[in-house]
Amino acid sequence: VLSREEIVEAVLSLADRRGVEGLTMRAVARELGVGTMTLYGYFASKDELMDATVERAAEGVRIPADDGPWRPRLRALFEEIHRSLLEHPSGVRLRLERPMLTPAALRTTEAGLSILEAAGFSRREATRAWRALFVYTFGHAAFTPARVPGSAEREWLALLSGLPGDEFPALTAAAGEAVETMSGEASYGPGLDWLLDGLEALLARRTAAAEGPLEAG
Amino acid sequence: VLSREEIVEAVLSLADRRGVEGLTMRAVARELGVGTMTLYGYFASKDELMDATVERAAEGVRIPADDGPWRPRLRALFEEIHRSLLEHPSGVRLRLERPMLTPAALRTTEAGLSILEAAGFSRREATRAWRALFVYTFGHAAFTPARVPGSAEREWLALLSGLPGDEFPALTAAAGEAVETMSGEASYGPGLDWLLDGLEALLARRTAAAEGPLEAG
DNA sequence: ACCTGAACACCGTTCAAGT
DNA sequence: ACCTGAACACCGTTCAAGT
Repeated sequence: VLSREEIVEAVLSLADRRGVEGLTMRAVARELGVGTMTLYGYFASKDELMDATVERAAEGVRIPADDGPWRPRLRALFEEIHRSLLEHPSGVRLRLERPMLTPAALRTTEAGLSILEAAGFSRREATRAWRALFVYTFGHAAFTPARVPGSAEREWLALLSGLPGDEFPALTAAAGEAVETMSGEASYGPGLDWLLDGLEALLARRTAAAEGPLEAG
Repeated sequence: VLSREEIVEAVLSLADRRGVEGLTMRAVARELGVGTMTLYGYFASKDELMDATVERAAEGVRIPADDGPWRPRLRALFEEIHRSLLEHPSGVRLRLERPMLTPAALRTTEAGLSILEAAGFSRREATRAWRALFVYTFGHAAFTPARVPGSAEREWLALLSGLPGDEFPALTAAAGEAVETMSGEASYGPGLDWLLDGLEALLARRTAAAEGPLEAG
């Protein structure tokens, strides 16, 4: 009557409702109405169950169609990864330090590398570009405070505005914008575009050098 | 005979040697040769002790001198933050989701915002730029696998090279570069430069518009 | 004032036992 | 074959008691 799928689904639902701290084997079992030890008949350990859950969430990332210029394609791919991370915020925590080298997670890597190499980046440049975009996107999700109904934001604003103005002139003046940027999701796009600007400039430099090698020397 | 300083020092040393998983109140007390409950005479909770430790580590970030052009200054500041995060890798984990709004941590924010505003960015642009650079830098540290003596890397290489080539053509071809980029520290610099490229382009666009408004229209 | 062992309510997991 | 309660070795922290 029970299955790995069903257990993973329960973990996802529990994670979205209660966050990653509430993710205990006892809580998952209670959610399903079974004994705690039943779970160990389907997964060897909690780590294995969490990996399966992250893998399940990674399957929800839709790979954009492979036509059109590289920049909007890459942008769409990362906006989609970003959206998927917002959908299951706890998932980010489960991917820290240990790389997820599973098919669903690697689908996005394959898509990204293929876009970058088709655009003309070398293999080394493509992997570094992927890494930069990945780290920025996952870092943004990991370092965005958990959903709070605004009371925390008022606290931060009070704290920042209340700093000694002679020691923190820029920060006290920008307190409002800082809190907004820290907690809002509007802050993802700009950084993504700046990274893409840098990649585009790298490509433009190489194209210019290839077309006019004498000028490049 | 004991002090908050001494306890924090013990946590830092324990974290560097054993990682963040080994950071238990019992282990910290054993390290100091005192009873576990003694620690609660100096810190109200484990969270408070961990915050104090992160604050202590943040004090180790040296703010670069405030002269010279904005880009190398900002670059030096983030290279220094990056270095400090490598020095105490566990610290990154302790800063997840909960922002550290303490004097030592905010010193770096103040320095960054002041560089950006002096360069000519608006307050909103400056906070977004700071956020992007912060998220990239901390994300890089958080998503770099813990120090492993190379055996893990060989495992990853085998795993990536062994993927089905028809489904993962770009990834299997770039397996070597991917593993290198994933585990090496050489991957921090390029992303930082791409972000700075984007910021520089933004500034250049505005300067051009201000100097020749007719051409910008 | 400063320190601390025992105890409580948790946790992941092993083991032996149920059907 | 599938499920599970009891028990073990942990955790952070409360409490009452030591000096």
